[in-house]
Amino acid sequence: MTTADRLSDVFAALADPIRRDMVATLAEADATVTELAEPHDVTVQAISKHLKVLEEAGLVSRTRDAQRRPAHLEADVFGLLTTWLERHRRLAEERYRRLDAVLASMPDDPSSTPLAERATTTHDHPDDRTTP
Amino acid sequence: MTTADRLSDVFAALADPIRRDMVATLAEADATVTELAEPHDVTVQAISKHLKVLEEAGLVSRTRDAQRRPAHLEADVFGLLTTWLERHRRLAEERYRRLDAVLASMPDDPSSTPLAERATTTHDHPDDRTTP
DNA sequence: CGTTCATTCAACCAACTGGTTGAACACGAA
DNA sequence: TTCGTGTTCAACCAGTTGGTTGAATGAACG
Repeated sequence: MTTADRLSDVFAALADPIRRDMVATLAEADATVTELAEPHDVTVQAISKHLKVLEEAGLVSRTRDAQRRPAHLEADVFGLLTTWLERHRRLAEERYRRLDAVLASMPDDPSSTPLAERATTTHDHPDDRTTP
Repeated sequence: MTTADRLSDVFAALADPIRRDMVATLAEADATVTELAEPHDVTVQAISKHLKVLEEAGLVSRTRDAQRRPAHLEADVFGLLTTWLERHRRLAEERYRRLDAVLASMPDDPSSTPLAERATTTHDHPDDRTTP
């Protein structure tokens, strides 16, 4: 699976409030399906499905303890998110700095569009790679 | 709208590879719908819809320039994500440290379950608040 | 004016999601 | 073996999503 696909799965998994709540709970301690279900007024089966989504996104792993199957938060995946986030936050910041510079070095030239200036520039930006 | 809802919208918006790509492009420069559509082989209407999703998630704002409506990346929202991410990464780390401590101060006591130890502890954790 | 370009609206469709109920499976205990 | 508990599988349903085509709107330009 490509990094883009994994990112999609992780973001999608965290787009649901119940699932985010489950992650929050698991950040404090491993927990079973029934334990995770208790605070939410949906059936245990629904929680089981949610857990499967988290599992397939790589956010959670399962162990076995007799008939119980405790879930464990796989915190590594947060790194993936942080990387993506950092990259784009950084880009946006650089963009601001660049724009400020342009504005500063431009007294009043009417031939330059104020916003959306040269949008067709050098953006050959494939995105979603495992950091080049 | 509550913080949880906003988080859901942002995560959902970023769960789509095309939309992530659009964000990547916008991180470098503002761009119009047609410009954003060019690299992807879907119709301009589809991109317009994607842009609306990003807009409603607060990730993008629109300006007007004659018949064009350039999109601008609203980088502030990244802060919301970073906050959530940091909080849970931090929790997970603390959990590891705590667990290590427990394991260290426990020579070999058979009455303690190895993993999933006391899952029914103090987790009154409402989650998704605007940082208390 | 009519044309052309950029964008959006509207209706439609297939696929996916989040939920349900009911049945099945997997263990440990009696 | 039977019973109870925890978990999952299967089928189903309503609502959402991501895409399409076709028509409508908005603004510059001849």
